[in-house]
Order: sequence, then structure tokens, then C-alpha cells
Amino acid sequence: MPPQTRPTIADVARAAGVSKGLVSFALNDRPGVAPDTRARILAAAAELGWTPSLSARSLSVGRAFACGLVIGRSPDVIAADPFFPTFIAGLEDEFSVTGQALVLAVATPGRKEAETYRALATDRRVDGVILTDIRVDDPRIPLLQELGIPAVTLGVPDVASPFAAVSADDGVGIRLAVDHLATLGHRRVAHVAGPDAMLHARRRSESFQAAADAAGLRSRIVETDFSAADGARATAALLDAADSPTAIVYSNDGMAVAGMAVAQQRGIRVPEDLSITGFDDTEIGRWVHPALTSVTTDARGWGLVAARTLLRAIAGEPPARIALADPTLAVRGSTAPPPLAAD
Amino acid sequence: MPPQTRPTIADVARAAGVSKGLVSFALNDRPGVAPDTRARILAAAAELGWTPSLSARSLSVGRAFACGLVIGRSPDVIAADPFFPTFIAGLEDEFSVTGQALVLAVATPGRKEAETYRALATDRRVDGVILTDIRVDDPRIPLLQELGIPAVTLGVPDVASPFAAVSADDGVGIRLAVDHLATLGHRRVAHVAGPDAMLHARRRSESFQAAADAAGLRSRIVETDFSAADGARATAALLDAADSPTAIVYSNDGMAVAGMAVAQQRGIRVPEDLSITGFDDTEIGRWVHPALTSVTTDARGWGLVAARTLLRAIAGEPPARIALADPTLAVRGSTAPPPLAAD
DNA sequence: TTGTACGCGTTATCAA
DNA sequence: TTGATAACGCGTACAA
Repeated sequence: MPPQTRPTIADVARAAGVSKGLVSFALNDRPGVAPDTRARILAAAAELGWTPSLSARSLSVGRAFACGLVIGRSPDVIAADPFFPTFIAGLEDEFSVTGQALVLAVATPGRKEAETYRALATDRRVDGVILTDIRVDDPRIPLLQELGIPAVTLGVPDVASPFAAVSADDGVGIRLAVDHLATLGHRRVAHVAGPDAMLHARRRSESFQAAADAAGLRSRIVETDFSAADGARATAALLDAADSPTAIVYSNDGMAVAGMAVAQQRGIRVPEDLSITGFDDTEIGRWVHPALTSVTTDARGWGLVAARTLLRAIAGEPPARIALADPTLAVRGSTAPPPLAAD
Repeated sequence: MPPQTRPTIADVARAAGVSKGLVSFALNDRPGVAPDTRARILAAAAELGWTPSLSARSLSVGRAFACGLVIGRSPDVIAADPFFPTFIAGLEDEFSVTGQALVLAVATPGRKEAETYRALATDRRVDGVILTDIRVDDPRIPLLQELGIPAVTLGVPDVASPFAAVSADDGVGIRLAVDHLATLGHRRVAHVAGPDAMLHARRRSESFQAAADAAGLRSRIVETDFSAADGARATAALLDAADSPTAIVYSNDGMAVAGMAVAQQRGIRVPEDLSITGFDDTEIGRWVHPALTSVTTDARGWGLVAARTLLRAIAGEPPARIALADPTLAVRGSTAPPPLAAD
């Protein structure tokens, strides 16, 4: 018994009585191969159990057949935010059927982000990357242009971008939340926002401001780093202030849950004394008490579309701008009319 | 200006006035290169900005310089469990400094697990894989043996395994929780367990049983799929039963949070009427009200050690059995003595 | 230290 | 149109 060596294209060619090149043509469905010859080649390949070597293919065509995702948040923040696991499942929905691998990198404060992208690029590890949490004047846009890597951004950057973008209009979701609160009768509302440097967080803040103004509500905004701890801090600050809000719109579910705990700890009842809304409608929000009213976004669908769009970009299609369906509001127990003496 | 072509090893050899082979030797710190020649070669490489091509290296040495992680839980369950993001950050702590890439795959019900591993193997995408959530008579062990891929398992499998294992003794953590409750005076306790098919979940159950017996407590165990929804269901069942427990030990934090909500919804106060403990001491548990008493495990450290161990296995070292530090118990507000009339 | 074969597909060139 | 041949991508390993 010969040593366990996998068959090569040469073995297949020999078995089918043709040349290496023709095997390649046959397998890639390219013209110039007679039907019966093609059949003979495919049969030989199947018989031998031959699969083209990925590394050989990578070397000759210069593609990695993989895409990259660099997560730039600190571990604490990703751990508290179920968006990423769900989004990644969505990416895989597409990648797994197209034979792409997903290369995941984590750029914590210690591992600089730019280095991570550069490493991915110089090694040609990936054929393209997905950019999440787009920031104001995001340095990754010019960096990836320089590196010559195709990309897809989640949301449209505020700088000129040659990349495809897949966006959901967070503003619509925030507006739904504010309108819901206004309809319930709230007059003093607050927003616990994400980092103002992140475009989607900023957009949520702006939409909050606009919606509150339109509804004639008094409003306040507190910025956070998206972590549950910071959400708790922000909530405490809001509740301590004179003229504290009767409703708080949070920029993610984790912070909303933390905020709810802070309120309850002070004997402030949710929703009787304070209404709370979350964002992303994650699993955990459904299982706290009271259940969280939250803006529903389709993280998994977003992943799927982002992956698909990136693959098209890699294939050379011009950068597309794709808009996802607008978010909706899942109304649950954490919102109610304000206390009677509120105003 | 010539087309943007990256320099090859031949370019470096020419620039340094040596042969290709010697460049390779110099770069890999191998003997047989005169010091000054080596310096000249390195200088030339730096000057040209040359980096060895990963795909060429992969082809010639037959390594992918990447490791794989296949997550087999359903997206709902991963989204609710912060263990994975944190664990992945730990993997990256090691991989990022050793030039390995992390290939992440998600094997949902639709994408069969075995196929995923097979695909990884036939494409030689990875040099080794990390196996989490080891199950009873886990089919992945023989599968990976058959595929010839090195692996590291999280925990020691119950079948003969040729792979390295990195384990934390969950039993210790559960015992700490039960003893804590017994000391507080509880006499009727319950455990909301993970899937009995998962070895670590089963171990937690067994330890719970043993600890409860040893302390002379009446006990009950309910199995779940680890999801928050199932945790809620299990809690409802426990609270509905006659002779319901005064304390519940959960197998993860997400379920504990969900269980707490179910109790509160029924007007059962935590911890006055019901004590609750979680597992993994995740961020969210610190920010619910009351804060969750939870077993602290070091997911990130686990990732680091697992990655390191896998790399050693890939390098050919014999399979190691590594034990991590024992978990501890973080006591917070969700546990207290049972109500007076409890017994 | 050097030269060269080798790993393995892909693709351009050329002959039938 | 069908097929063969050979060059190519790039680093590694071994004989010289």
C-alpha cells in the first residue's frame, strides 16, 4: 500500500488519458472540451476522489478563497453584544455554500487594527474584508484602498469610499422608539448613545434628537462606549440629574438591561416610573423582566447580504449600495405611559 | 513604472547576489549562512519590502498556517452566550502573535458538522482545530482522527482521544455554588442544566447532585439546550412544581438571567424568595438586578492556553493534558438565605 | 553555498 | 473545435 498521498491533477489526467490542462478545463466548466471527454475526466476524478489543492490554486490564481472580518471592539464589549455572533452566522450562511472561509481577527487595544489589516493583506490571507462599526473619517477606508483589498462596509461611510456598502437605516428604528414613547405620553426622554465616533451610533443620536424635537419632547443624550458598564454609568447620571427623564432610549440591548438594573436598584420601577427601549432586539432582552421593548434589526440577514455583496465586489462588480429593510419596533413590557405627575 | 508586482524571493536573491535557497535559509534563521551574508540578505529583503508568499509556502510545506474553530451551536444559543466571543479573543491572543489565522465556521442545523470538518480537511484550510462542547461519545474525535487533523479538546473526552486536552474543572465551581447555598441555609435546591449530551454540562449536573447529596439537600435537575428561552421554561417548571426550590443553580448566565425574570414576573423576589446562581460570570450578569452570583471561569485564558496547546500539537509534540486553575465563586446580590418558612 | 527538482493547478501558446 | 505542451506562481529541500 503506497503512502497516504492524495491524488493530484496529474493522476487524474493519466487515469483519463488526457493532459493536466484539460482536466483543469473540464473541472472549471470551460469550453474546449468534448462532452464525452469531459465525462471521462469527471469520472476519473470522482473515482480517485480528487479535489484540487486549495493552496496550489491559491498560488496560481492569486486568490485566498477566504474573507476577513476584523473585530475592533474590546473583548468586554463584544462579549456583551450579541450582534456579532448573529452577524457572523449570517456571513457563514453565504460563505459556507460558496466555499469561502471566514478568517476572524480580533484587534484589541494591544493589537493595533491597522497592523491586523496589513498582515491580512501582505499574506494575501483574504480576498476581501467586511468593515463593521464604521467610524467618522474612518482610517480603514484609505488603508484598504492602499492595500488594494476589496471591502464591503456596514453603512455608508462619511468619506469618499470606493467600496460597496450594505446599510440599514438605524434612524428609522430610533424614530419608532421615540414616537412610541411620545404616543405613550412621555415628555422628557433621554438617549444613551454609543461612541459618537461610530457612524451608526452618531446616526442614532441624531435621529433621536430630531425625533424628540419633532415631537416636542425635552431630551438629553449621554455618550457611552457601548459596554454594559458604561450604560449603567450613563443611566445613573441621568437618574441623578434634576428633571430626570421618564423614558430612556438605549443604543443597544446590553446597555438597556444594565440601565434597567440600575433603575430597579434605586427602587425606580420599570415601566411604571421609567420606560426603557433597547436596540437590536437580542435574545437576552426577551428574557429580562420586564421584557425589553427594542428595535428589531436583522443581524443575520445583514451578514448574509454583506457576504454576498463582498463576493460580488471581489468578482469585480462595481461597488453597490444596498439598503436593507427598515427596522421595526418590538413593543414589550419595558415601556408604558409615564407616571401621572411626570410633567 | 512597472506594474504593481510584489517582489519574489528571486528578486531578493539577485539583489543580495546569492541564490534563492540561501535567502530562504537566511530568513528562517537556519545554520549554514555566513553572518555577513545573512545580513546582506536581510538588508536586501527589507529594502525590497519582500515578504514570503503565504500561498507558496503553504504549497511547498503543506501547512495552512491557520487553525479552525467550528461552532456547533445554533445561532440563538451562541448569541446568548458570551463565552465564545471571549474565548475567541483568547485564541487570538496567541494566534495573532504567531502568525496563525483563525478560520471560523458555523455549523448550524442546516450545515452538517461533519461536512464542515471534512471541507476544512480536504481543502487543507487549517493545520488543526479546536473542539469545544465535547459530547458524550463525540463523533468528532474519530472523524478528526480519520481526517488526520491535529486537535485540542476543551475538556477530556469520554472516549479514547489522541488529542491534547485543556480542561477546567467545572465541578469545583458548581460545588462552590451549592456549598454557598447550603451555608446560607437552603435545603431545597435545583439545577438548570445544559444538554446532557455535552460532557461539561453533564459534569456540572453530576457535581451538583453530588454536592447537594453531600450537604443533605433535596435536589432536582432540569435539562435544557442552554438557550435563554429554555432556561425560562425550566424555571417555570421548577416554580410551578409543588415543593419548589428556594435556590436554583444555572449552568450559564444567560439562563440565570432568564430564570430570574421568570421569577420576578410571578412576584417571586430574588434573592428574598429565591436565590439564583449563574455560570461563567459574564458581563451581563453583573448588570442585572440583583447582580448575579456566578461561577467565574476564565474564558479568555482558556482560549490562550488552548491555542498554545494546539500549536504545540501541530508542531508534533505529544498530546498534553492541561488543567486550568479552578473556578471561583463571585458572590453578588442574587443569593441570600431562604425565606424563613422555607423548610 | 549553489543549482535544481518539486509541490500542484492554471493559463497562454500552439498543433492537429 | 479539441487537445497537448510548457511556462508560471514562489518557497523549500536535497544533491552536488
